[in-house]
Amino acid sequence: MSSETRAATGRKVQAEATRLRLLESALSAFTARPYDAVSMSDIADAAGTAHGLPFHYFGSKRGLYIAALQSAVTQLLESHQVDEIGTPRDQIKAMLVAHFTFMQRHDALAMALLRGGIGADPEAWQIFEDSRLVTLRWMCEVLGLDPEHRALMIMMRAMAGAIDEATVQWMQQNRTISLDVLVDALLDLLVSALKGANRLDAELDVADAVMVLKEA
Amino acid sequence: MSSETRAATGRKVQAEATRLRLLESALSAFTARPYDAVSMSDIADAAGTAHGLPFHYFGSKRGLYIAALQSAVTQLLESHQVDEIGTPRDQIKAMLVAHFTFMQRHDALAMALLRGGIGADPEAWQIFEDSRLVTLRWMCEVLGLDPEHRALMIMMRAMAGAIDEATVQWMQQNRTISLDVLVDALLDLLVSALKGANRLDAELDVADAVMVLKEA
Amino acid sequence: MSSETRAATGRKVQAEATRLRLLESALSAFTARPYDAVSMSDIADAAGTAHGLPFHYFGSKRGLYIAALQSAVTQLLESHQVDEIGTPRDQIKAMLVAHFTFMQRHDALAMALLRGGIGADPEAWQIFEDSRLVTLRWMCEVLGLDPEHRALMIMMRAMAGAIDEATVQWMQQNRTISLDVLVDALLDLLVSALKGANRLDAELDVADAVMVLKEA
Amino acid sequence: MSSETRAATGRKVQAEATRLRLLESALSAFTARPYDAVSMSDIADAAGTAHGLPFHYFGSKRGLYIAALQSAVTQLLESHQVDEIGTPRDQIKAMLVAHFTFMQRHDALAMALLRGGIGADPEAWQIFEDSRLVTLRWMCEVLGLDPEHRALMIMMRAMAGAIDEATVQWMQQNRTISLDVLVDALLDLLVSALKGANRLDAELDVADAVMVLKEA
DNA sequence: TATGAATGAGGATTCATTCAT
DNA sequence: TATGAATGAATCCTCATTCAT
Repeated sequence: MSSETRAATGRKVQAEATRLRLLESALSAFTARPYDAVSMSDIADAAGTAHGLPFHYFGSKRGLYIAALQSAVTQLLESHQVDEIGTPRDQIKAMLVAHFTFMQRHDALAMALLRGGIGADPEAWQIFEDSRLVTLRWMCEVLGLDPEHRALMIMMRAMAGAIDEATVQWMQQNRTISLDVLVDALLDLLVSALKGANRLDAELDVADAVMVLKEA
Repeated sequence: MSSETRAATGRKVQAEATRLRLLESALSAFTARPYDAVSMSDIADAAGTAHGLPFHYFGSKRGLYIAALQSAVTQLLESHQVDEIGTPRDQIKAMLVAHFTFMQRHDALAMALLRGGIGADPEAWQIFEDSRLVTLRWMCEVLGLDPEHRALMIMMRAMAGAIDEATVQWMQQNRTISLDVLVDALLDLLVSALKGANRLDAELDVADAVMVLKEA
Repeated sequence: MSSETRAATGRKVQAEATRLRLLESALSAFTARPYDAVSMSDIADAAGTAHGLPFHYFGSKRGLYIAALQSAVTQLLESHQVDEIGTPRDQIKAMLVAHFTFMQRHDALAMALLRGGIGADPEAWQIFEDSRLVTLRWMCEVLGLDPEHRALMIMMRAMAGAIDEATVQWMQQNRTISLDVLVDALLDLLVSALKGANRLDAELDVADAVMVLKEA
Repeated sequence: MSSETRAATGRKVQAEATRLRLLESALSAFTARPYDAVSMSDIADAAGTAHGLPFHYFGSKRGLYIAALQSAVTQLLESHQVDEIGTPRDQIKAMLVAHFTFMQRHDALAMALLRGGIGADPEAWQIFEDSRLVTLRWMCEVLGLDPEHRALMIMMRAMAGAIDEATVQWMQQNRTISLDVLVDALLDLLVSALKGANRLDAELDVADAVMVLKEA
């Protein structure tokens, strides 16, 4: 490798690091305060760059905002990855535990995501919604259910809302409640939700899914 | 009544009407766009008044914002009022139906409230949270449960999240799902939530509440 | 007139005066420097107002620019007004003398208008073009010619170019040349231009116009 | 020639080509939009180079601007070169035809030059003025007249203005008018202009020049 | 009570320019 | 010669707020 190439590589690496620093500063700022209360200068200052640099990389305030949101959502989804071994119940339980753990570890981000505080505008909301959908679809798949089914979807969404609120409360109660038991309770709630879906549409067969969700 | 008094009265009535018009315009604007994207001029224009008038009545942009939010929340809580006759199950069911109906009738407001879009800052969020608490406490009271209990609260909050999400989905599916059946499904979910609370804290006695929630 | 009405009138008068001051400052700035070299703050400062006021009145920098240009062009056209007595030659001569005199009296504006320096963008240029057209059409009318005729128009435009350049040179030579004689020379040029138009299109009859332009 | 030398030569050729590409992009941009509306990045992008390169070659935005303007004016003047055979009338006619033809072939440039749109600042304007002076002096020389004479100069400038406007109109009318006849008409105008110069200053002898301009 | 002129702070954005590589 | 990351000054524009009338 010539010294020129190495040098060029060094610059690119440096640049990428700067870009990441901006992204982190932005995420931190946007989770702490509403969009309009965050100024680009705040972010640049926090990242230790000139005011103009975020524009160089992200084009506009909005571009940076969306990029930061995307990165946060990506991190969340990655945290959901669990081993594909074990029963469906085990897999979902593992995912929920990972979810709670991730949220606890990034609480400012968590509160912003869970309360929609980060998503004042439609595009941002959509990004968040998409990530929720990914998770819901994964759950359906694990349970052998059709994620496009309307009655199922409304109850699964209700479950997502329940999980989010439980997360917020659990965090606010400083984890005084056992995560393991809480997740078990939520799995029971899920069983009820599936039965409710069947109630909304008798043709929807949830028997198998309910069965695999039962505790051993 | 002298003509002077009558005139003065007329002015007061006129003034109150103007104030209300401002409040409505504000609510409409704040539910449609985030706080900072709404200008006082927008609101004044929409209400057909001079730019200075909202300041006369509400002191500041924030004052108007809080007033508008309060008024929205008040309307929502008033819609929850139901007859105190019938079983607890009937009362809660009636409240939920009223809730869904109110939301459907004010959909911009509903989406804003349910998604927290209206509440970018802590004080605003608090107002919304308070209204939720009022509803949850009323439910606990009807069910003969202690609303201060932590394990109960976390599951009741989870239920609130479930209801909110179900509301959004139901509205987005254009009420193709029977409201009556949906509310029944949510009541079943509530039963599960109470059992979950008992799981989180074995000392919490939910047997009576579960009993009265069972369908006839 | 009630004191209230008088007061309100006073404010409106005051406001109109402020608006005019802004317009004058703008015209002065835009004629002295190119568009982008003029800042709104410059103009506001020169007019002795806050930076935000020009936006209140004219919406944007461009709005102010166009308004200023319009006002300049209007002044120029008003200066062209001459008595409708005398022969066509006398009328046109009077207009040209008025034109030169106006230009001499507003030399910064004149140089900007004549050199197109004021009109960097199409809309601005159009405004200037329109004013030229008004003048050319008036000349055609006085001479009994059809201003829509293409061959005539090209030569009349050429005359307009000649007059503009002559104006610039005359001003730069500090009027050492007799205005009266210069205008006579330009009228002779106009006669040639009309004959040239006839050359371009033999069907165009310029005999009468040429006759009335001859000196007594 | 060593391969090293050849390589170096190749690089120089390459470099010169890049420089030219930048100059062309610049000319194209500056004729299409006003100075401040053109960014160095635009030009670099259009030329397919890095943003820093124009600075390497031309030092500053202004340097590039002046260089581009110079190159345009040089092209125009080169197009005016005509054979020095034939009568003065023939030579001037040939030059004018070449002028119109050049303009027609580079219409964006033409409009910018003719309308002064390219020359927002004094130095730029001077470059353009110089090129006009060169042409006017050449005409005086061909006609055996003294280009420093003030009365003559004002009328020659008027002619230049007439020619420019005629050019613009001719181009806008899509050359529906015969170029040959138009140039003849302008030559007649030139005769009138010379007579007018004599009118402004009786001591100026234009008889010979007028004679050679008459058509055979 | 109601108007709207006037203020001025605040912030997004652009862009010429530099320079390490 | 060529790149493009980084800088930071400059400026348009918005808007809450005040206040004379």
